[in-house]
Amino acid sequence: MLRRPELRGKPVVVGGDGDPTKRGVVSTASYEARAHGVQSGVPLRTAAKRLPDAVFLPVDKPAYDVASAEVMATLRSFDVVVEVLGWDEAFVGADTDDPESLAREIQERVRANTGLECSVGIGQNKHQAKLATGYGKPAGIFRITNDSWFELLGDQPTDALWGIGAKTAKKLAALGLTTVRELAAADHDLLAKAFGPTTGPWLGRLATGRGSADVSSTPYVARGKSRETTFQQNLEDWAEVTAQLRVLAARVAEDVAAEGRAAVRVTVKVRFAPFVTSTHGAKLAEPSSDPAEIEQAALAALDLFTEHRPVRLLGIRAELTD
DNA sequence: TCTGGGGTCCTAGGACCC
DNA sequence: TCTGGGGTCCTAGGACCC
Repeated sequence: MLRRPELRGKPVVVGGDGDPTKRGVVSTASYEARAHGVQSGVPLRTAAKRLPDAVFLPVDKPAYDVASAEVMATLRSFDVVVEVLGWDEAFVGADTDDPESLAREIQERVRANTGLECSVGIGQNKHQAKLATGYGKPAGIFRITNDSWFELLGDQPTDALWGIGAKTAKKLAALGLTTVRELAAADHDLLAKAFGPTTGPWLGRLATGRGSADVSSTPYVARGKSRETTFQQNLEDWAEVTAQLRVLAARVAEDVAAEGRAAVRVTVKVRFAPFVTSTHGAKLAEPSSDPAEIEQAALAALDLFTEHRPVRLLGIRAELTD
C-alpha cells in the first residue's frame, strides 16, 4: 500500500510469485480480500476463483526485511527492551503506569518513521499482550490484565490461546475441555497423560492467563537453516530429484557459511504426491560448512527414502552447532 | 486447477550403557 | 528360568507460529 497507494481500498492478495495460476498460498491479503474468504494460507488458485478481479502481487522479501528493520529500530529508540518475534511483531518490555500513552507514542513514531500502522496489545505478561494485539487490530490499542482475562477469554474456544491450534483443540474437546475457563480448571495430571509431562501442564497454565513477562533483547541465533521448494510439476524421475537436491544443498551450504556456523546434521524432507510428507536425516562426520560435506550428507539422507514415487516438494534443513 | 517457505519446540520409541 | 531400573542419545514425526 505504501508503494502502490492506488491499491488502497481494493482487494489485494500477496503470495508466491504473484501468479495465482501456480502452486502457492496467500501470504497476506488486504481486509477487502479477507472479507471474501481470501486470507493467509488459502491456495492462490482458490483465491483466484473467489476473487478473480483482485490484484495479485508477489512476495517481496527484501522489501519486508528493510521495512521490518526500520520498525524494529523505531521500537528500540524508546527506553524499552525489544524482543523481535518475526517480520511484523515484537514484544516491547516496559514498566509504566500509563501503558496506553506509551502505545500511542509508539504508533505515532512508527508511522512517522515508516508510514506503517501497527496494533499495540498491552498485558501483564507476554501472552496477554500477544492476544491483546489481536483485539486491537487494525491499528488500535487494547489492554488485557489479570483481572480482565477470564471476562475476555473465559468463554472463548481453547484455540484462541497462543500455542493451541486445531489439533490440540480437538484433542482437548475429546477430554471435555472446550473453553479457556474449562482448560484453566483442568487437572494437570490428566493433561500430562494426554499431552506429555511438559506440554500438558503448560497448556493448563496457558489458559489461566498467567505467564512470563520476561522480554529479552538477546540477539536471535538460528538453530537451523533450511530451504525447500514445491515444484510446479511433480518430479517423476528420481535422477531429477537427486539433481534438485544438489541445488538445494548448495543453497543451504551458502546460508550456513553466511552465518559463520557449521552444520552437524542434515535432514531431507520429501513431500510425495498427492501430499504425504516424510523426513530422513544424516549426521556429518564432523561439524562442517563445506558445501561438499553438506551435499554428501543430504544425498545419504535421500538414500534412506526407499520409495521413489512422484515428488511434489523437496527440502533440506541443516542443524547448526550450538 | 488444492494444500508455500522458514522457523521452533516437544514427544515417543529404539539403541545402548551401566 | 524369562526378563530390572535408570539414564542418555538419536531419529522421525507432530504441532504450532509468522
